[in-house]
Amino acid sequence: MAESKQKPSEAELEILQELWGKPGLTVNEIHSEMGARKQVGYTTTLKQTQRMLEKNMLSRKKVGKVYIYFPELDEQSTKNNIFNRLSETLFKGSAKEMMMHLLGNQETSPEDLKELKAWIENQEEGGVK
Amino acid sequence: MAESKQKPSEAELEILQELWGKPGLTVNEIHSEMGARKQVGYTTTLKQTQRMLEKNMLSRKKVGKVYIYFPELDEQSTKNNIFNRLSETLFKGSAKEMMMHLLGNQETSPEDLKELKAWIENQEEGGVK
DNA sequence: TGGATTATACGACAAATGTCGTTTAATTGC
DNA sequence: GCAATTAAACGACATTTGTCGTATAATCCA
Repeated sequence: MAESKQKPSEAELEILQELWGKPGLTVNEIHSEMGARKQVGYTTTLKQTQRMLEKNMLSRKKVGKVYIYFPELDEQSTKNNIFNRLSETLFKGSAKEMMMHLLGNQETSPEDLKELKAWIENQEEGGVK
Repeated sequence: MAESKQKPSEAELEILQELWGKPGLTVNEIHSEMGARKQVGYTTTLKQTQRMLEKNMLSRKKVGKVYIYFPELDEQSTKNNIFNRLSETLFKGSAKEMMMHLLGNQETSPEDLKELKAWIENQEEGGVK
């Protein structure tokens, strides 16, 4: 699993997203699954997976007559990289400030806040160190 | 202030970041301020501001012999857009999940967690909604 | 007053991105 | 066997990005 400095583009992330959720999909499946949200031609998705293969963001295995794909980028670190870069660019590197922004955002409902608080509390007690 | 669907690129965000912090900088100042983190030629920064001007991401005013620039994209909504898109792409649209990821991230120190919890609590009581 | 300095304006480029259409190779049901 | 369907491979393009170098215009100063 490559942990490189690779910076997947938006379209690439969508594909990775599918594969992280269900490793071993065919291009067709990836395309369909995304179809709901993303609406592009099949060859477009195919081309993307092809490029990602070259960049080693994906790997594939031939099963019967088709190829099934696997993500070669680690989900956690990839996401972390993205947020780190973002916090760097938009919040002078302060993860906390970024968080505050997120929390103040309308997308976070009161229920979510409650759950998050619970999560933090849980984290604190269980938090060994 | 345009609130459009514009999606500033990374380099553009860096410039916006400077101008959100201090509206009315000259290209030279923007360039110097960024210089610390970003290391590119002056004309590169100049070109970026020029393009951003065309895209109406910035506006400028002539003061004496030089131009000073102002951000034309709202800071809050621009950041929100970015996160919304990200949560959409990487967390099936769940802001909460995105948050959890962030919180579980090594970038968030125990102190930050404590502060965040306090912030949430404060939010809850005052949260008239 | 003419050269040095400064702020801009322009135009170029290579690489990366997002999208497809067209071909070719297999596979499969009649 | 052969036409229809499915998967893959390629090659093209228009844009967008990130980076500069060069050319101009406006100032300043020795």
